[in-house]
Amino acid sequence: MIHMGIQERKEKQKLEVRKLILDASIKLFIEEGFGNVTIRKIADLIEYSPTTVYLYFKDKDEILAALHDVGFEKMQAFNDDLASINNPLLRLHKMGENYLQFGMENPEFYDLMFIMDEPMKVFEEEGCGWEPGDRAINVLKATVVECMEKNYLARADAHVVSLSVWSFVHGLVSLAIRERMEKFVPEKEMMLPMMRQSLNWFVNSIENTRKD
Amino acid sequence: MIHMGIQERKEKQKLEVRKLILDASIKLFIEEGFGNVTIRKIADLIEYSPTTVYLYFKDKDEILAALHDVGFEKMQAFNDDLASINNPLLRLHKMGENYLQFGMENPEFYDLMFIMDEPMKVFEEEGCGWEPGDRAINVLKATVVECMEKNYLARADAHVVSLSVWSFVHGLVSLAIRERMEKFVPEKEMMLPMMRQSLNWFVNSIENTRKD
DNA sequence: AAATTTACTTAACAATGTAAATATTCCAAA
DNA sequence: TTTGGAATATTTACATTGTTAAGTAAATTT
Repeated sequence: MIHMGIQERKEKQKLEVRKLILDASIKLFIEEGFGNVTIRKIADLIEYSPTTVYLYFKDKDEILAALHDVGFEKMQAFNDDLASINNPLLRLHKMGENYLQFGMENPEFYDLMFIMDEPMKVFEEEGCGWEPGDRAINVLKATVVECMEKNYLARADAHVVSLSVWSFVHGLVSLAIRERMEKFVPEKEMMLPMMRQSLNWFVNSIENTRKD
Repeated sequence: MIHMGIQERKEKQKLEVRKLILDASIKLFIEEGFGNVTIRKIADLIEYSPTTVYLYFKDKDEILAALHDVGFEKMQAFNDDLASINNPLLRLHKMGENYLQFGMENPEFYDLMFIMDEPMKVFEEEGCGWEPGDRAINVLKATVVECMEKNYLARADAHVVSLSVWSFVHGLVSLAIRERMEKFVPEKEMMLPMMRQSLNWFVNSIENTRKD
C-alpha cells in the first residue's frame, strides 16, 4: 500500500461529488421549492448524468434525508442565543420563538424536518430511530425539567409536557406552512406576530401560578 | 322543452358517474392509502377509461379536494356527542379528544384535511377561502368564547386562543401521523393515550385558576 | 334525415424515479 | 509498458404518473 495518498484523494473526491449533489439539491430546494428537486435537475446542475447520482445516494429519499439533516444543523445554529438565558422559563419561551421563526423563515427545510414522509423512510430502514429529532427534543425536555425543578412549571410528567410544548409550536408552524391559517390570519406579514402572540398566551397559561 | 324528464335523468346520471369516481377514490384511499390513488386505478375500478375521469373532475387535485370535504363531513359526524355537554370547558376538552381520535382513526383523511398541499390549491383557485376549515374553527371559537364568558378560561383574545387550541391538537396528531413521535412513544397502542394525557395537561393548564 | 351535441375511448406526450447494460477512466501488478 | 480489473460514468430503457388532443359512436335536436 504505497499509494495511500492517492486513495485518500479518491475518497475525498468521492465526498466532493457527494457534496456537489447535496449543494445542488439545496440550491434547487431553496430557490425553486421542493417540487422542483428532481434527480435530473440535480444532475443538470452538477453536469453529470442522472444515474450518476445513484452512485452516491441509494435513492431520492436518501438525498432528502441528507437535506433534512442540513435543516437540523441550520436550526441548531438558530439556537445559539439560548445558552445565555438563565431563567429556564424565559429560555423555554425563547426556544419557542426561535422555533416559530426558523419554521417561517425556512419553510422548505421545516417541511422536510417535521412534515414530509420521505426522509423518515430512511430512518426506518436504518433501524435506529430519528436521532436529530431525538436530540432536539431532549434539549427541550431538559429545559422543561429545569422549569419544574425551579417551580416555574407545575410538576408533571416532563415527557408529556415536552411533547405538548413541541406539539404546540409545531401545530402553529405546520398549519401556517401548509396554508391552513390564511383564512384566520389574512395578511401574511401578521402570521409570525400572531403566532408569537399565541406562544405568549401559551407560556403564560402553563406558568406555575402556585409558586411557593 | 318536452323532454325535461330526459334531461333530468341525464343530469342524474352525470352525478352518478361523479359519485362512482368519488366512491372508488375513497375505497382506494382507505384500503390502499393515499399513494395508491391514481387516476388510472380509479378508472380501472369503475371500468371507464382514465380520461373519462377528466370529464367529471378538472384534475386530480379536485378529486382530492372532494375527498377532503368528505373528511370534514366524517369529522362532523364524530362531533355529534358534543351538543349534550353543557360545561363549555368540558365540551372544549371533549372536542379535543374527538379531534385526536378522529385523526388517529382516519389518518389519511386527516392528512388530506389538514396537512396535504393538493386539496388547498382548489380553494386558492376558487378565490373564496377554506370554508370547511373556517366552519370547524368557528365552532371551536364559540366554545372558547363561552368558556371566557363563564370564566372557565381567563379572558384573552378569543381568536388567538382558538388558534392556539387548534394548533395544539393539530400538532399532536400531525406529528403522530407523519411518524415524528415513534421515538418518544415507542408502542403504537400508547400513542393515543399519550396524546390524551397531553391534552389533559393542556386543558388543566389553561383553565382559569382565578375564578371569581 | 341531417346536423349537432354528448359521452367516451384511443393514442400519445412529457416528467419522473430508477435499473441494466455499456463504456470510460485509472491505478496496480505482470 | 502493457494489461487486467476496479471504480466511475453514461447510455438506454422501462414503468408509472398526470394530462391533452384527436377520434368515434350514440343520443338528441333541428
